[in-house]
Amino acid sequence: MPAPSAIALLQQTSLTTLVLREIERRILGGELAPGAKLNEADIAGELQVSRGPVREAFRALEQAGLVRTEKNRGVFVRQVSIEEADEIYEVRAALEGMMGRLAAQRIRPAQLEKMRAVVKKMHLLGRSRDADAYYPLNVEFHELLAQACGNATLAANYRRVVNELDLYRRETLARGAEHIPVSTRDHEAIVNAVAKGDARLAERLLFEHVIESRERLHRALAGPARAA
Amino acid sequence: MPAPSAIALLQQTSLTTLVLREIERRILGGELAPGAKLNEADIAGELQVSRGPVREAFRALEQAGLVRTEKNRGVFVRQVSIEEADEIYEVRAALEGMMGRLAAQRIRPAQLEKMRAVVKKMHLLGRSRDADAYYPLNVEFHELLAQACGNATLAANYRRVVNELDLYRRETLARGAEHIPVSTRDHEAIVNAVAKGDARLAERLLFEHVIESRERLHRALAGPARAA
DNA sequence: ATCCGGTATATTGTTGACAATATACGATGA
DNA sequence: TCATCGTATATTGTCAACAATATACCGGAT
Repeated sequence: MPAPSAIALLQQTSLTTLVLREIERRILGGELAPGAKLNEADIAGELQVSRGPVREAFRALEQAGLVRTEKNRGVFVRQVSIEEADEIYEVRAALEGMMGRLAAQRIRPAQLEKMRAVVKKMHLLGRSRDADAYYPLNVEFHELLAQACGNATLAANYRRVVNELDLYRRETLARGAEHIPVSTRDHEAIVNAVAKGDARLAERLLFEHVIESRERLHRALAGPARAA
Repeated sequence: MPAPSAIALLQQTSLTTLVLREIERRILGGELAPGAKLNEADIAGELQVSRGPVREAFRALEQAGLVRTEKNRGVFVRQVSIEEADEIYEVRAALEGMMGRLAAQRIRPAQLEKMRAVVKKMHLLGRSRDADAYYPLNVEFHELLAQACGNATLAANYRRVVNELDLYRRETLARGAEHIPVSTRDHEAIVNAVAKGDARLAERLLFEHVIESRERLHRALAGPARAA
């Protein structure tokens, strides 16, 4: 007898959802680079489904901002221009500022502990400038904040926006630009503000944190290419 | 020879898009009430297309937050609970605060004029408390702000969120709750802040304006039903 | 009368085939 | 050699049929 969760899975999961999750995974995992073409028949064959579910998944991914569709030409992994990235950063700043404001009011002790643990790990990385090790910690930090804000809708909006920015990040990396880890001080200050319950401060710090991220990216692009 | 715009339309418009727009129109126009079931075959027959494009449109509408899908049971116009509405209002407050901040820095004279004209029309309605006449003006006011902020991504996010709130509004109206027009003073203060280029003030006013909207709605629901 | 089980029907999920469009290739001419 | 046109191929857009699931109905038993 299958576990109850398996039953629920079968009741709720359609092939479309499965295909959707798989393509999403490939895009966010970097398996599919921005600009890459998604061939209906290929994907259908690979996942052993017909083209119908694949096409339905495409429409969902399009709304999610992960792919772009050109009629009679196909769908492509979305390429985020620097101008779009700038706009998205402003949206993210607004959302994440709000997340900070709410988290300061609503965060639970266990969640606060997790955030502190992540900041501590960042500390341990020290000045090594190891961007590859730093990046996932940074993602986790902000994800914890999303959970702590106590607003699932806000968190969902945040995640979508971050995914779009990830597409941009991936492209700039592909073009050879280095991404500099944020100073750990930023995150410490944010955690402290949230811990104190200082909503206004947490909001301001996160807002500025995001805007600074944008400017760091600009400088990285304007500067020299990656020092191989 | 057809106009160039007609060519572009045919090149870009698929049946899926057409169906998508039509269903969207019916939902936002109130033709399809929250909770209503969308029958694939019926819609396909009505629009003279097969079920394929209809299903694709459904997936897009789902991501847009306008419908909910239950596997093997169908898709329904989304019903936004009061708890969800509260969450969405917080997202809207963050986005619209940002819109105000940016509009104060970037609005163009012609856009400012349009906003002033709308506020003037609101004034003319006076204390008539005619919610039906007031509502579209209110929508236009905020839409103009979305255009004036100079960030198309932010504006698009705002519109999606507002659409979701519209579903909630429609349901409460259906349940007999009255919606009270916002004081025109709010909008005047906002326009003045934007006109002055006072980004901080515009942001704060809009943020509070949205949060107050939420609380007005709460009071309206807690209070007596519509005086028929 | 009500509850239970089984069957019939309606609706969704999925598939494969056909039509339309765009792309790639090669032939033809200057 | 290069450009251009036409054809062949690949790919997407659309459709109709089939399978699977859920719902509604009805008969029988308690």
